[in-house]
Amino acid sequence: MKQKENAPTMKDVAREAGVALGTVSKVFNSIPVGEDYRRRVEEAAKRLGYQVNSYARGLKTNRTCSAALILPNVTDPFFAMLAQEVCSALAQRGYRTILSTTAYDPEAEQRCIQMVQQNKVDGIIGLTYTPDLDVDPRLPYVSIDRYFSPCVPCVSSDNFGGGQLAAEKLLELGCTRPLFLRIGSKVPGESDKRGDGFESVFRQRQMNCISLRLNDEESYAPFRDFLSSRIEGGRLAFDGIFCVNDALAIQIRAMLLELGLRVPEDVQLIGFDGIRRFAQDGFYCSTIVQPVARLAETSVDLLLREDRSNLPSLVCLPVSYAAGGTTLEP
Amino acid sequence: MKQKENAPTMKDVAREAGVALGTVSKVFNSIPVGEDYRRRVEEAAKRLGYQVNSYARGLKTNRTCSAALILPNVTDPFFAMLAQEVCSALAQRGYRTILSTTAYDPEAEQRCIQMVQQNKVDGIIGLTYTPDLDVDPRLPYVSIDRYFSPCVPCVSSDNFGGGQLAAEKLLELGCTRPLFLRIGSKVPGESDKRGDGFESVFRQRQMNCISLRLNDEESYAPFRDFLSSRIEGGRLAFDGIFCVNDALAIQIRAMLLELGLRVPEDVQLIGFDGIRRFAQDGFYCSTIVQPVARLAETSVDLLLREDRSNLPSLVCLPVSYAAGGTTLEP
DNA sequence: TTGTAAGCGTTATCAC
DNA sequence: GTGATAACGCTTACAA
Repeated sequence: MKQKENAPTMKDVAREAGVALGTVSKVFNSIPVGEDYRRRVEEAAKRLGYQVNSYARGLKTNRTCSAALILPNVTDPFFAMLAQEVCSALAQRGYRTILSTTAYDPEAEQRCIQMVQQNKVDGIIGLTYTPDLDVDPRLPYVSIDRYFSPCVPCVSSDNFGGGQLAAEKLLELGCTRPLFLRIGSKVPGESDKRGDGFESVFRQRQMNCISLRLNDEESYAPFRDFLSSRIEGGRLAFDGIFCVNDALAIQIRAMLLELGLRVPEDVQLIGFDGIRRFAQDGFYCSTIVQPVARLAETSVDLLLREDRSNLPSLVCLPVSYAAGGTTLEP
Repeated sequence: MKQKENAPTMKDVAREAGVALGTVSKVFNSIPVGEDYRRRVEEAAKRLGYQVNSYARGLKTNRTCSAALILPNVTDPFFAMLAQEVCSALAQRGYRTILSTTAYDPEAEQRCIQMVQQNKVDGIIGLTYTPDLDVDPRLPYVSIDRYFSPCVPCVSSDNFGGGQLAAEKLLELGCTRPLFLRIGSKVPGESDKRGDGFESVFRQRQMNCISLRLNDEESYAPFRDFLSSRIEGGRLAFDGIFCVNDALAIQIRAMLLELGLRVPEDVQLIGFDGIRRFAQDGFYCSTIVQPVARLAETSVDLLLREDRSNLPSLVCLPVSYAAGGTTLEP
């Protein structure tokens, strides 16, 4: 229980090197020190296998070089990519990642924040579904995909632009009877703009665009009912479907096939996210790809920014389109 | 230097509650204290929004309530599941998870360990590919899927048993011409036993079993060459293939289809791991399912065990078979 | 330049 | 039971 196999401390190093404690500290903080001393300290440290205790250091400096990442889970491919990239981006800056998963549970989300604040991290990057999260304003917080307030920076993909892009692509590919499908949390989030962007393109062209938006629904059944009710003479009322994310697009494709419709010949399908099975694989479906690495880097950038007086409240990053077999590419 | 913005400390709480510092500490450590005092302290703490600083506590107690998890990445579905479960298991015990990803780079792996030791975590759970990792023997370490030495507990699935199970299943399903396919690191690991178990079943029955094992190969091309060279008159020399993991099984299936062979009609295929696209989805292929949650729980158990004098050096957890469309189920 | 000493927020050991 | 007080390992004025 008690790991009293005392690890060497700075004091030990100082004694071993025959210098003062402060000198050792200076060496480990890259503060100029006599070349002779430096070598002696470094050698002594290596001999003893000394490592600075960053908690003791943090206690003194109020910086712990660690940040928390809060996600619903890490198994959904998009969250997995995000975790991966955030973790790398933080590591690149010499920061550790404390990972917390919440399973979409507001209580767990709040508990995470609590826990993490207690742990005196230097900041939090959170992708959460609680609208009124109680987070210490002294602690840097960056939100992904959910806007809280002007003083909490939110990083997201250009969801609106992505929706537009999907619409333009479908138009380009010859679709004239569009449909937007959405399922997800009823808590408003940036991703709601995907449908808005999609619809705006058709509205602008005075084309009709149908939408079906489901909140906190357990199953995809309503989509099936809706779709099958819109089939007449073996022909679907829509020829281009935009799904709020790839997970839904995959389900819808399977559903359409079951209903006797061919994808992409009868209906073209575009998802959102850009998930893959393995990093080297192709996409599951034609999709609007989120720039996950840039999302992560931007979040980390904002989180670790020294000057916190002038932070943007919302940063949108450009998305791109990728064909993935559910559209009729020329 | 002295930020007045600083979070309240025990001293503040003590002053606010009109008690001594030590009393406050006792309250927060569930050490018996007068009911009257306890209430006063708790109220004062709530009023001030006080949270114990666990780094300061850790400095004193040598326990930080956090453990490190080292994985190659968190995007491969199996690693993602593992990360998820380890993170939950640790959280359940009141431990934080520090996540480090290494991209299979031995240097990164060593760097992680270094970093993490510096951070004075209470232990490390690692799935690594460096045979001679240099880890402080004072720090509890649990290895997943790789055996290091008797004093470093290793947790893995019953890989040998899983291989046997795959063989028995294929036999049961009528296969008589088995093949084992493997690709991966040349560093020996527990997962090597999958093929051994598979082969042992056929050896015991004095049946022939062919194996193709690739080390650190970049591409799957050698498999394609091998397979196409074993087709005669449109018929493959094998009717049951066991792949070392699902990722490979998925590739092999695609390859077989391209070669004009039907799965499972002409060739049956079993993978290993039990990965899915989303938690609610089915498996990609028929597979030997690893008990990921139990793997995680066992690792955490072993890591946090108080009495470290009598730890097992290898724990194998039972796997199970699941049909996933690449076998001809009765 | 180098050494010294005063904390950082907690816990733990004592007298009381 | 309560309340000073000494660590814990480190940084950082400040003194030498």
